[in-house]
Amino acid sequence: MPSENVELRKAGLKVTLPRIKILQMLESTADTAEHLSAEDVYQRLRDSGEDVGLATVYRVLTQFETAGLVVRHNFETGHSVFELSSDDHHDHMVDVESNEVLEFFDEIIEKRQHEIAAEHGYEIIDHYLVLYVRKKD
Amino acid sequence: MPSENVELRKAGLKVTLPRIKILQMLESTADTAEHLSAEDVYQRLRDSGEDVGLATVYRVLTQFETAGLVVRHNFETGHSVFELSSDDHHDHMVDVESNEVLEFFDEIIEKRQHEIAAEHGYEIIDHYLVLYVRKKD
DNA sequence: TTGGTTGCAAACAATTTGCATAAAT
DNA sequence: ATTTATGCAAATTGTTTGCAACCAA
Repeated sequence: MPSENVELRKAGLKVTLPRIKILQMLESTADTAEHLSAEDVYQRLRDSGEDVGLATVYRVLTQFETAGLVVRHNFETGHSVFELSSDDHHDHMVDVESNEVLEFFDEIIEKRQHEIAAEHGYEIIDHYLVLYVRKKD
Repeated sequence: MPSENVELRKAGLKVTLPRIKILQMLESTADTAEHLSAEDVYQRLRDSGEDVGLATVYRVLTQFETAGLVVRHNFETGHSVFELSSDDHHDHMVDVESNEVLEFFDEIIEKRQHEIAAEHGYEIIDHYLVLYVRKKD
């Protein structure tokens, strides 16, 4: 039995074709750091012959988010994008011209964040860093 | 003549009542780290007896953004929030228990961000960093 | 006067929801 | 058989636009 099914069961969701397909779609882009919108997922599924509704894609992605399976980002693009949640943390760089999303991780920044919080008597629970960038000419 | 009028003139915008009121509204919240949505601005203006349209608020805020008077953020919730642009940049630290917002600025992080972008062939247009924190005990 | 500006209503885009049908357990 | 999920269409939310009336220069 494919591992997707286990993930779904653990999340308390019935194992249905749309959910499996959507999960696979996200997994297939996990390595390329490609961030898909609901519309993207919908189009790609239809292109590969699946008969799903856009509403279902939205519903399922939201359920996945609630279950902690995916993370939803609301970058400055006007629509949400989704990525499979992974345990290794990273930040994002958004190319405002192409809407491409790159991931990065920087020790120095991570360390400074903790130092800054500590200086104010706080500890960091979570953080969110996005760089909006443009190709240098 | 109030200074708002000069700002508007410089931006090539006629000095009208809605524009003055909206600008004042933003100025009144400039010291607190409060970010207002278009709807917020609209409601507050109506509450203080002004007869403006929501569409006007959107239009004026967009004009202010184009003129560089305000900055529009599209984070978290899916609706935009606006703040007067100030020349001194800062990031935010949110106390998740009290919901308090602190502002901070860190040279080291700023510098690293530019280096990271440059390493990938990009230049930074904007960035967004929020630390979610809790009081250390 | 006259061209920019407004408020309203209608148009839009992204996302959500109601409901009758269909599929999973 | 029962419960949950689906697809569709209609509803909602946040935002933009067309237009006739209006106001600052």
